[in-house]
Amino acid sequence: MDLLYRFFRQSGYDVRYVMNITDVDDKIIRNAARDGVSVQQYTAKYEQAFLEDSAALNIERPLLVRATEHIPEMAEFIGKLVEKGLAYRTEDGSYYFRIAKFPQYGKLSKKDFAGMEDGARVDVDEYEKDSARDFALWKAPKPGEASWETPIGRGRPGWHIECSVMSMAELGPTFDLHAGGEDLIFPHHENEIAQSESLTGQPFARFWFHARFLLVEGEKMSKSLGNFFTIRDLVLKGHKPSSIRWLLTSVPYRNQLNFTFDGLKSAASSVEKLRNFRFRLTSAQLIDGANPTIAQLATETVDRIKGALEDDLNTAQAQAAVFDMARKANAALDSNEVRKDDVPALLAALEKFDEIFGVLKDDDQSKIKTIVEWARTTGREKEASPELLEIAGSVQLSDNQINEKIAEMEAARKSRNFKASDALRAELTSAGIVVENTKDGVRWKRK
RNA sequence: GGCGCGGUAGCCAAGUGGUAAGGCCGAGGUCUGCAAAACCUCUAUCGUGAGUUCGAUUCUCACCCGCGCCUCCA
Repeated sequence: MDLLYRFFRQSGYDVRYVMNITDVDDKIIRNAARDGVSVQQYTAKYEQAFLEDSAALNIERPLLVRATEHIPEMAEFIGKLVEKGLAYRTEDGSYYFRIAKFPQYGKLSKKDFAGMEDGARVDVDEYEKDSARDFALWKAPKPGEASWETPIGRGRPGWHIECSVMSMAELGPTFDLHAGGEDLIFPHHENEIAQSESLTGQPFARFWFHARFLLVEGEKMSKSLGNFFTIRDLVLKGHKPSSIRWLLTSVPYRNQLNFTFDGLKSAASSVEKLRNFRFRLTSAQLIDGANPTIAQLATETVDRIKGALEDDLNTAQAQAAVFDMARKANAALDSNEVRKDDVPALLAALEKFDEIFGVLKDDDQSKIKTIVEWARTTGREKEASPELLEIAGSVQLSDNQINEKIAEMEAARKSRNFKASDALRAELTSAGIVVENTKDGVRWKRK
């Protein structure tokens, strides 16, 4: 979704990007009670972790809205539904949406409920609902659990109501695009549509964007299988945030991505290749002038990337376009066909690509440091891989110090004192610095 | 059982009615004091069977395998 957002913005749209945070539900209430903290304290911790992981992945921050900050509007919304006869109150003070009043129910998930008998599988009596499919808008308070006092009574919101209320508050009764995971299509989004459209009489979201779930090592991700990882888990294992981001974005959103550790390594190499290319462009010593073939390559690539993303956000093809450019341009650099004036166009094409994919500029170091710091404060430092600690700790060398070392190394190489130069190279390597000797001279980068 | 998605080289993964992008890994080569980077070459009868078609990986049907949803878990 971050890519979609970035792509819309790059295409010239003024995007208002809102993300709902569910900070109250049965599970949260239960767990908060278990931990002896308030709902707010409990959710704040997870929201913080979520935002940190998002930041590590270079995900741009949307406008965040929280369910608990919109309780009065929810009550108002439910009140209106009741007035219109679209919802009803049960004896215990809960409110339910009357699905029978929304004939189009099931249109998003393409489910046909016409032939389904109430009570066939679900116990209708359990919650005094009129129909088994009616869903909760508002739940009556239970002793000792968090609840809010509102005009429709005391209680707490059901799951679906928050999304309708918040999106309408921020975006109006009809908005352009609603995104989410494929698992939310039914019932969550279906219910959002039902309660929203039956109230306003207007379309809720014009388009829906559902991303498929990923597989981890070919299996469904789950805690019980032991293949459930957070971003910080992966980083602690030694994977760069950019590798994770690359892997996640390398498969178009409609397809099921198989997230594997081999894949992460592969992604790291891919990113590295593009970073090397960018580095080479910025440091190459070139002859003045321009080569129309190269200029055309840059233009073609920009067009291909745009075309791929416009085609249902085909990220795989956009990436292929950039690799094609890198390969051709690298070959041209090898054969001295690139001129000085060609470089800006090539860099601009890369830049445009990276505005969407967001993996090239950052060297991951600051993000890794943040996570290592976090691990230190939470006692998880021992989980960190040695390479990681090295990266996190490798900032002691300043650019000047590095340049001095390299100058020394070059002097040693000139006098063919290879033992000395190798020692210096090893020293820099262990500090996370890679030194390359090219025909254009020496250059270095942080690994 | 119902609805939906997918099975493409060692791995990941696009795509098209006219014999298949890209990446990773591997092998060989060029360059190089070493290393790194880069480039070149090599590796796929597109799950199985049948049908439609001049021609199918691409359309249809059947089958096998994997995945998701069908539950007040968000």
